[in-house]
Amino acid sequence: MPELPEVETIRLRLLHDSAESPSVAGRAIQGVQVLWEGVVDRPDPETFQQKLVGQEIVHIGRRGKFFIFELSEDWLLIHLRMSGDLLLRTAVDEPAKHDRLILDLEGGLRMAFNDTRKFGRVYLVSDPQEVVADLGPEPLDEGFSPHEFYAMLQSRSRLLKPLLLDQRFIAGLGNIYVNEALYRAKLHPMRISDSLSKDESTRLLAAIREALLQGIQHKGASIDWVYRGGGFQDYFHVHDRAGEPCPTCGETIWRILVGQRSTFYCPGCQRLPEE
DNA sequence: ACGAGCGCCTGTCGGC
DNA sequence: TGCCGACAGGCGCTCG
Repeated sequence: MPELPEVETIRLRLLHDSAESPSVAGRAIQGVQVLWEGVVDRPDPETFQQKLVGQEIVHIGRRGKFFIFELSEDWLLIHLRMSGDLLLRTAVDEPAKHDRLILDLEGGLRMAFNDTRKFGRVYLVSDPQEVVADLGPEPLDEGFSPHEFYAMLQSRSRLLKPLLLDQRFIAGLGNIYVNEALYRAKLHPMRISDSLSKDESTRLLAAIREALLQGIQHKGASIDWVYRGGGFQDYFHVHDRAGEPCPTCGETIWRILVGQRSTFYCPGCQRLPEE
């Protein structure tokens, strides 16, 4: 489940303390099962397992689409990529299909990294910057200003859609939220970044934040055959809605390919300026 | 500094 | 019914 709102939703769920779903924070890791070795990016799977056992989960943070588990000694970073999920189970459960990593925690709780497509990775490091140093700004960071965003857009000459998907430019956006943000900003996905006016740039940042916050509010999106509880898909304006009428102007929503990714937009609301 | 093409995986869906 | 291609919330690589 991979974009910022989905990662944030899972993070809050793992930290939230309730009767049916107790928090993982403050619990020691008592056992580690690497069910598919490819899931461990670093160090090697044996060292990963040995170093992890005995450490306590102090807190879970987030940077872009990465979970950042603060442990008593090291840092565990997790990226879900396309199909990953972090699930809480009880320790007596049998591993489920596509479970790649299982952490058995103090108190009979178990956290499973389930990932159908095997794209997801975990990293055990002494400094999170080893993994996330190149990420762009956090879009929801209040210190990230429209002025700064405008300067960033001006400094590049790229199509908006692939630029916003580039995690080194801005962190946390994926295909759904870029499609939704560009629609809300009324900007064509193939606009060139340094052609945006200051107003358009300010509108775009506001639209990015609006889409992300709506996503978080609805506990993420559940598209796909894997239902994960979120409801943002019911509030998509253009994503996955090719052929349907635009909620604003009634024109038919189009699907095109930009940078090899499905791109949904309204040809009425999101116009390219005349040549 | 760009975008295009492709690989990594498993699964679903629609067309024939 | 089966087969086959397109496609899926991501990202890293090479190439021109």
